[in-house]
Amino acid sequence: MPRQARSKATIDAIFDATIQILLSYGVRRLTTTRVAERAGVSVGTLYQYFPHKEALLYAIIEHYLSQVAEAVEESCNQNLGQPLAVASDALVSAYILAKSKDAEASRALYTVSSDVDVADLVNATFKRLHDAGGRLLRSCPHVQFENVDEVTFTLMAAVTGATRVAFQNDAHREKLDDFREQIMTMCRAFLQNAAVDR
Amino acid sequence: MPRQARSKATIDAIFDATIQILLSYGVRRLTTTRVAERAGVSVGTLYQYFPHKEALLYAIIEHYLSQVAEAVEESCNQNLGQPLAVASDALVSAYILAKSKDAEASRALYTVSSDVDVADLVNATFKRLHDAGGRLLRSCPHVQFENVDEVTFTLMAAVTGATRVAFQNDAHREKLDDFREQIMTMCRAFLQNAAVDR
Amino acid sequence: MPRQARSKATIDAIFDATIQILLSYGVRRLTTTRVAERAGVSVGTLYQYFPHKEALLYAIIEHYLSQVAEAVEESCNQNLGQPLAVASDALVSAYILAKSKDAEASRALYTVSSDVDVADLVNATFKRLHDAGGRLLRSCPHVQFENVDEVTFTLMAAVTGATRVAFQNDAHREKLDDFREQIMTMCRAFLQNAAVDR
Amino acid sequence: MPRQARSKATIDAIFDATIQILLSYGVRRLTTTRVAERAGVSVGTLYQYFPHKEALLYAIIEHYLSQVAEAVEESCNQNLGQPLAVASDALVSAYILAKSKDAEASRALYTVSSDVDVADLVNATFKRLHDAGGRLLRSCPHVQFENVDEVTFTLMAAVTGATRVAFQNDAHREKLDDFREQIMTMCRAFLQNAAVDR
DNA sequence: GATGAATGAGGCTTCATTCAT
DNA sequence: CATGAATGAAGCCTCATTCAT
Repeated sequence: MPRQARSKATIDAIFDATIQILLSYGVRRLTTTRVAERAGVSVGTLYQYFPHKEALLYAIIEHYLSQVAEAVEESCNQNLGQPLAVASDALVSAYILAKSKDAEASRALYTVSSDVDVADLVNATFKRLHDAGGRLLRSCPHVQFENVDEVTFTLMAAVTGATRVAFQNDAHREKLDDFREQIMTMCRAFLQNAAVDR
Repeated sequence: MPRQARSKATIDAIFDATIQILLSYGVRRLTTTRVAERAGVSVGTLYQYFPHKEALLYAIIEHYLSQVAEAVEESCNQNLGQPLAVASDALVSAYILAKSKDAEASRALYTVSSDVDVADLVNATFKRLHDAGGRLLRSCPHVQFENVDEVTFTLMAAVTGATRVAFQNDAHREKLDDFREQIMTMCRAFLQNAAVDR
Repeated sequence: MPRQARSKATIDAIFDATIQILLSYGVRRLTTTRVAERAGVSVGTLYQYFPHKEALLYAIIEHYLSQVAEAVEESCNQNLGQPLAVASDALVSAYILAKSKDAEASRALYTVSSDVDVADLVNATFKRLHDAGGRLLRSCPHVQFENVDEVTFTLMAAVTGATRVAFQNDAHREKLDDFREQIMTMCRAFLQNAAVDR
Repeated sequence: MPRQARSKATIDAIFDATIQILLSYGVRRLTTTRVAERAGVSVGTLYQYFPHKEALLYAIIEHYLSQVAEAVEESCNQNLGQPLAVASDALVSAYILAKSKDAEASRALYTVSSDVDVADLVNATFKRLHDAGGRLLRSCPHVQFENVDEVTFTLMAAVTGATRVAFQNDAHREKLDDFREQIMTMCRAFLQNAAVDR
């Protein structure tokens, strides 16, 4: 097994272990020793890959956030020039799909996000989504928005925020499909309402 | 200074200190000693009011959340029977206003709200909002919704979630008024779209 | 109620409370606050009677130990000149009776005796018993002992030590009467064996 | 130094430190930090071997008590079938010898033994002694006892209780040899008196 | 490189004691 | 005198991090 691949495998194992422990023990009990143990490596090894605990947490959040950002960006790019309704649906859909792909991880990471100092990372990722969404909206034919930035911000805030609520709400964890439909409706309605013909 | 008042003052000081420390140090550095110190009391005193750190966090979150929930409930009750658009605006407005009243505290408490220990409280409060919102929607004349619960959930998730994003987003903290307008628009659009005449 | 009597009543209440708490919570949870509360007085009042917690514990142990010592001394004095067997029985009987009088307190105090610095008190009390016993043995007609001190020491050590074991042994707490008979037999046999005619 | 041996050495050091602190500071001042310090390890290390303070105390008491119990059991087994006097002497002798082997430790541990947390252990050990003694007495030729259990209990209570008193009594610590002789005499006398021919 | 025992700073909590009311 | 809220030293324990093997 080549070095690179082994590294990757170890890091994946560590990430997985982290998520699992987060889910079953909670942030408070997330210790480096426990993570290492669950990942099947020694603490020493863990520290070879991540200089601090915080670095591990940062890395794992970055990993998941960037996956989501990429998915959304890609979807946005592929739907440039589409009619507003289509674009809107694509955007919302891509986001929720990306989050749902590893729903457990998403749930788990929401609980850490306030513990580590990832505000910057979150803000940066949000900006990526915001930018991608803005480009998409601007590309829609026949329509334009009075102040795209505000609209885009609100759109993305609603999608990401509502999704968080849905994931963290015990009662709704099962109804994600319904939720997606609703949010799509909401965004479509919002955008159509905010748009003016051009 | 009569006993009751002194108690109240002490608890307020502790709450304030907690918020401040949350804002300047973060959850990870929120220690009972630090809170007591900042509040100008001894740790012992803190522990006379709250049996453990968790109880303090619970109490403070409960305090702020219930204020918000009350404000929203009241607004909902006062707008029962109003046209959909009015009702929607009242609901959204009440929520964001309540949150903005003590914006710093809101920002601070978002960082604690993902804590396992208060998850139930957060869920319970969300339920209060959900119920109040549901009653309001059901009371609107001339309209009805195919599945009110889904609609209400999505509405509240979007409002609360988006507000969280707005509060936590460094870039947007100043533009809360614009944000409120936008969210109001969004919710109105969503509800009108989801409603069917009756 | 005259001052003296009120004092006495308070101190009694405090002693009782201490014993009860010892019995139901254990030494570790014996706090001055709890004692005061159970005794129906404030901590401040408790501290008016006893300068430290240790003073309280010392006083209560002293109280019970001296009761026992007095009872034994009195019994010894009243049996001076009696035949060995009678004297022996009287001694043993007096000790166990005194301990049994407030069996709960005895049990409770055994658990504190190593916590407070009462070694001197215990030694001193043991000396009182030892002396009283020695005088009694020396007074017995027709017999004498080669080295009375050794004999007396062993006698008293056996009686007091065995009684402690009996009180602390969960299984035997009910059978104290049988135990007393047995110990009486043992002591009689020992003394008769150790005695030489004169 | 192989791992096992180092572990053993560490545990021994911790045990020794505990005994020493017990002797020089008393139970009340026995803190985990102090033990670790005296043992030349860090608190963390102490907690790697013992999950809490209670576990340490339990372990150390268990260690010493089981040594004593084993010694007594062995002596009892080796003297099965011996005449009463021989059996009695062997039993008493074995117990006191075992206690004397590490007299300091014995003295120290008496101060812990009334702790609630180890009460069960003490009772259980007493039962081992009781059982071994009972078997021994039953095996003696030509004699039997009306109720062996009562006799055995009293015998063991007297031996263990009196030994405790002797160890804890400042004045007698030097005269253990005399004490042993006396206790042997006492037990022999008791048993011969309690026995009936068969 | 990998390991995991050892470290010790620092967090939470208790409780003896004081002192203003 | 009595009260009991306030104090803060000190105890227990955890866990991120290091480093000898």
